[in-house]
Amino acid sequence: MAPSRASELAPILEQEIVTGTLLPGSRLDETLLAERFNVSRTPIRETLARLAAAGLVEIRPRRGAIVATITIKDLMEMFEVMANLEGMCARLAARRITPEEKTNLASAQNACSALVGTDHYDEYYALNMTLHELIYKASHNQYLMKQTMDLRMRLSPHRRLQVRIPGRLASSSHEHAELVDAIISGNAELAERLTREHVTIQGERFTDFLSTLPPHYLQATA
Amino acid sequence: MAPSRASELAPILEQEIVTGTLLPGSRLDETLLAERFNVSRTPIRETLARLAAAGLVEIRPRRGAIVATITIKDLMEMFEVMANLEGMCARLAARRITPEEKTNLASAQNACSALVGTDHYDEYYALNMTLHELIYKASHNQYLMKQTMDLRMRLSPHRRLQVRIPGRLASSSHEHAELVDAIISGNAELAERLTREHVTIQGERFTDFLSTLPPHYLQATA
DNA sequence: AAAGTTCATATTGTATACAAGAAATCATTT
DNA sequence: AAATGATTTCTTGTATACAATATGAACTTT
Repeated sequence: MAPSRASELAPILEQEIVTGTLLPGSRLDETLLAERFNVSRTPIRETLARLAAAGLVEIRPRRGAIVATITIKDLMEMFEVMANLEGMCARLAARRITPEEKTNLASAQNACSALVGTDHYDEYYALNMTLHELIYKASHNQYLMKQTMDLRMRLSPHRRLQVRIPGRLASSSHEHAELVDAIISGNAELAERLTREHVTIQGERFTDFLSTLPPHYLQATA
Repeated sequence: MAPSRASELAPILEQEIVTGTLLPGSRLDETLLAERFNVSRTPIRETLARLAAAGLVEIRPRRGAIVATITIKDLMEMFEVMANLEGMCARLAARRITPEEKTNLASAQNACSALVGTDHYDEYYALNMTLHELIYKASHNQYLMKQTMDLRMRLSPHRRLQVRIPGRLASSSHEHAELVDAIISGNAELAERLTREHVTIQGERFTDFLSTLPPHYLQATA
């Protein structure tokens, strides 16, 4: 296809937002971006509109665009949905996974667990991502896969808020092992339950509590 | 806020796509749209970009925009996710619904069942929608609610394809009654399971559904 | 000196002009 | 007459110019 400049720019900005190079709340000046990419403001505006629709950018009428900010409440809600989507992936994967996919999943799991006890956190994170994506794929529902990965992307700018709990890596790996077993053995209900528990932060009860709080308790995160 | 023309136009086109005034595959000529709304092509392009990001419009590089077409595979996958999202709404609603919301839900259910046996199909459809939205709201997860309603909107251009099976209205109403009971009595697991079964198109209904599809749904994935 | 108002500046939103690529038409050839 | 190729026309993609609104600074007023 003939790639327009706007469609080339979107992934670049998206990446910078997702990786945290551009922090939530940063102003996205159209003129500056236009100069930086050596294009006019027109494709920049199209790009920003796309990112806004994806939820990564916030466009305030007549007041310019900023990297999307989020409240704690939003974040909790999105994690809750994330747990459910990943749970659905796991459940469907348990029922639909092919023999070849089983092999790939098992080896990804082995590679992951081999890193437990080491200090290769970044590598573990990457492998962890691969493992999860293999599960998404094994659901054999491309729409579901896309939605799940989109939400993951949208959450990623805020992941640094997550606490690094000591020993979390080891227990996470153990949970993965259980989950992979459940999927490979075709236990759909168990796979779903394990995933929900695995992804959910501090238990759903905490979200229950938050959801009952008046809005003004939870203002925007810087 | 000071509404830009583009942000005014998006809902209009969205509505026409959702209601089927603009059918899937229809070309969306920028110049024609610009003349129709008495604006230049610039805001039209922004509008189309937004709708494309929402999945309602398909922009083919250098070849213009059309109302999004969908394959049967896409449709099945989206319905599968829809069943899961609504199931999640029901589960959370069962745990978080307030007394006031219980009252509203019960009366909506009564209004709905009162129409069974009559020929007020459109009215039933509207009330049915209200009932479902009340459940979404009772989940007390606004992000989930938005995602669910977005997907519903995206599916709606294709909803008229659904079969009008004789007696379906009555059995649908019975399922609603069970579901509402489950939510009001706080049975989260049951509410989720009932909803999944309610939304999922399965068995003979699915075959009926397939048989009504126009040929263009059967094309290979674009 | 502080607060409010007014004016200047900068940035967004829209229109128009121009460039590049795709589709359609017409002519030419077999 | 059919098919292929070139030319023309139309549509999209980008740039630039202009209009409208918000932000910030300076000045006046109390």
